[in-house]
Amino acid sequence: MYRLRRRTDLPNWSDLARMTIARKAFRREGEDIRRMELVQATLSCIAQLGMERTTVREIAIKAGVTPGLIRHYFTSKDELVLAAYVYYVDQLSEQSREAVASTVDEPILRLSAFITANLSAPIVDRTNLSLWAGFIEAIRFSKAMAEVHRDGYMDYRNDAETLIANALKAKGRRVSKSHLRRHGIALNAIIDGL
Amino acid sequence: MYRLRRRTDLPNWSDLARMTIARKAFRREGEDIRRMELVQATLSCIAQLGMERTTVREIAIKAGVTPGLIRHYFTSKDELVLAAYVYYVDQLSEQSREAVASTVDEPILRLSAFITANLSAPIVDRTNLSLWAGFIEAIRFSKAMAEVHRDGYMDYRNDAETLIANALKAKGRRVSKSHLRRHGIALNAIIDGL
DNA sequence: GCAATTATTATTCGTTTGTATAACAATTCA
DNA sequence: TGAATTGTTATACAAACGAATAATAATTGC
Repeated sequence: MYRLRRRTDLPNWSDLARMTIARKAFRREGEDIRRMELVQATLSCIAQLGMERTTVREIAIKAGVTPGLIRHYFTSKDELVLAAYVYYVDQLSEQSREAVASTVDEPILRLSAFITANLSAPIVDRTNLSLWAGFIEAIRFSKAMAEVHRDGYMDYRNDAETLIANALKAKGRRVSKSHLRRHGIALNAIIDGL
Repeated sequence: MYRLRRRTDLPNWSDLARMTIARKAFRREGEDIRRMELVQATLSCIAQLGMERTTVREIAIKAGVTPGLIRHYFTSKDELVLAAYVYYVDQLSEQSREAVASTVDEPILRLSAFITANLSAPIVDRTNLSLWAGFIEAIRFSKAMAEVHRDGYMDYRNDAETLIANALKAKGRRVSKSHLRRHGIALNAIIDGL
């Protein structure tokens, strides 16, 4: 609780000048922690409410802070949404690579693990599908987001191509680079479709 | 041009009371035509600007009318967007069926025509992809739009299943209903992915 | 333990949004 | 031809939005 002090805030009735008004309690966090909290609150909002209803105020509520704080860490809402998208893409590719890395070192099993991981939880679940739906339109209208998307897609395809190449090699088959590229694109298309 | 008359609008200076202000010229259209114009302007906006920036005012500009008119034909913006989505879905399925119907009556060629049509223009082009991206999130938050989407998807899958069944029959192969259903779903997934 | 710094809350601002209402004008019908 | 109807424009409005600024309090460094 704190006492009203500012002159401009004083109501006309002098009695009210003594009124106390609750001020939000808060904890002070390190910069990295706060930024991460805000990013995750943003993702949570987009997944739950959709991009259109993801407002600065809503994100602040979800993060347990006041809207003004967001501007202290991000110069605009667009920048926050971009940071959230970067985090989302990184998380997906990290999970995909983890799934492969935690599989025994055998080319075909690894390719299989890659495909399975990209078709099941946690990569494909309600939340991530909602996020995908929320972001997909924004990518069209933001150069920065389109770039992040493109980079993520290329990394993804490269991973797929490497795994396919190793699997084919293990089977004793040789394959040209252009074939590999086509296989990578096809695999991605099928996984995306499902 | 018309003369200012309303008292509340009169500026303080009496001279201005004689000022003439341009009033937008307009043509009177039949109800069906206007509704269609508004629906198409809405689709045009969503494709060009995305769902988020598709405002009542922007739609009105695109349709060459004033925002108020929209409320004369649709009780809310949501209703207009829903009508636009219905039109969009109908158009897609109509084009798909046309492509099949205009092919010689041979089961395998027809299935082939169906697949080709759903992977190339005019069903798959920039505009329709943009519309798809714009609508996909709205479907999650509108019961009515989700229903339209579900119905459209079921019609689409039924068409696919019928074509697949005929193609298999022509090859002299029998197939169970559940297999057919699975084939229909798989075909849809692959087409969507590509 | 006090002054400076800055993370955080509180408040304000100008704009845009969807919608409601009022004014106007083209058409219809007697 | 003129009064009623209604399609259309013009205006108004309250709420919500992103952003900016002001006030406050926790932390830091001396």
